[in-house]
Amino acid sequence: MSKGIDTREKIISKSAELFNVLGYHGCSLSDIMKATNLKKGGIYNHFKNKDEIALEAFDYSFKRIQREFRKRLDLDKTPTEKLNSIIEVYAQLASVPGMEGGCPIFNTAVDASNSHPLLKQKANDAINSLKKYIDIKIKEGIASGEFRENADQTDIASLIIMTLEGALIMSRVYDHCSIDVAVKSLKDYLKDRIYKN
Amino acid sequence: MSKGIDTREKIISKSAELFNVLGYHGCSLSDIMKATNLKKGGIYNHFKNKDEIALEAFDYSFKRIQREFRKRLDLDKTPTEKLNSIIEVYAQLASVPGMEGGCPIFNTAVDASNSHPLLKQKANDAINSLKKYIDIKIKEGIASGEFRENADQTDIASLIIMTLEGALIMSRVYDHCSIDVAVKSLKDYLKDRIYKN
DNA sequence: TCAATCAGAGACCGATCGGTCTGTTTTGGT
DNA sequence: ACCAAAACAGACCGATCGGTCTCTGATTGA
Repeated sequence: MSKGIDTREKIISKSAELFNVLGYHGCSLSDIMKATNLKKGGIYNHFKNKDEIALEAFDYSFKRIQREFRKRLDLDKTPTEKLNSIIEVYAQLASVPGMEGGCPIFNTAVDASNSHPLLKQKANDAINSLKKYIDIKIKEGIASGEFRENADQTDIASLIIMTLEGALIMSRVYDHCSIDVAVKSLKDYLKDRIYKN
Repeated sequence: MSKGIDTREKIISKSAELFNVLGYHGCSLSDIMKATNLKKGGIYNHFKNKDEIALEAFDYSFKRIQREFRKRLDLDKTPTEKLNSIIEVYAQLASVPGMEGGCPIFNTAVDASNSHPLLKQKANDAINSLKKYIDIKIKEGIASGEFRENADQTDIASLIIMTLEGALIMSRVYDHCSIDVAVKSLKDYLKDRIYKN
């Protein structure tokens, strides 16, 4: 009974990796077959089509991202530490095993937004979820008195996401250490505009 | 003699549009055939393969971007105005006719960086060129005494690029006005750290 | 105007795509 | 140890992929 579950999970995790590197259209079933050491029958015994694999692979990847954030932020005590950790986890996303292609959310946004409405919707939801997650941390900081009550506080989460995502994609092709620039800039931004002291 | 040239340019411009929306792997020759109202023979009379089309389409798109910048910045007089224009042209890239997919450079970076070394190289070069372009404007501002001489001035160009690119991609799937957030943040950044008064 | 050249249509090609189905092997509960 | 059920292999399918080639119709310079 458990053999099938293991195989299914292997297909999802390996596919998630492939989709993130090659893109939805760039990753074929034979790519997945090679990566999983399975033949067609072994794959389609668990999934009804490629779409289903891609959708589940996205969910898998997004859950991994969420786990990375939670794992790190659970060690933090203050909102300041948590906000700092968000930036650093983000910055090292591409170093997480199996996420070599960068952030699956934005990769999916580019790759499938105009050809795959379900994936686009999932990417949208994921960004929204991430934004709310960061928003909550900021609100906690305000409630605890650590952060200033700023007018544009609703934009901070968006800014963090887009800056780091931009940097992650830039580093896919550009040799220089874009991520460090993004991290430094965001930390300065928070220091100047969010933290009280 | 000129008929062929017109056709060739039509193939490139239409393909550039398609590649930018669908991605390299998501755009097939039959897509190009439909968009150009040509059959295979009409296409392959001008190009030896799909790769050649994609490479020329990238060059075409990048030149369009450069033209957008120059067109706007030629109207400006001071470095402050120019830096401001860079941000605004960037922010409205996806509104330029034929660039509905967002910035071709970063789209290409995501789409082809792991499967198409030549396109990856072109994307790298384009980012570098863009960065140098912005660097020059900053240096001009410093020379003219308008900008402060900051230690991290080399990172400003990178920051502008990655922030706006991140916002552009985010707006591909995310409903909210990400671009405005990026623009506002960058303008604040420049006001705080670059402009003298 | 007419021939030489160029542009384009479209049949054709092998490879590969995603997907189905049947038959064989493996597995796990009894 | 046995057997039903689950897991998997792999042949097979039509569609489409990128690409070639031949032949015709259009263009153009002399």
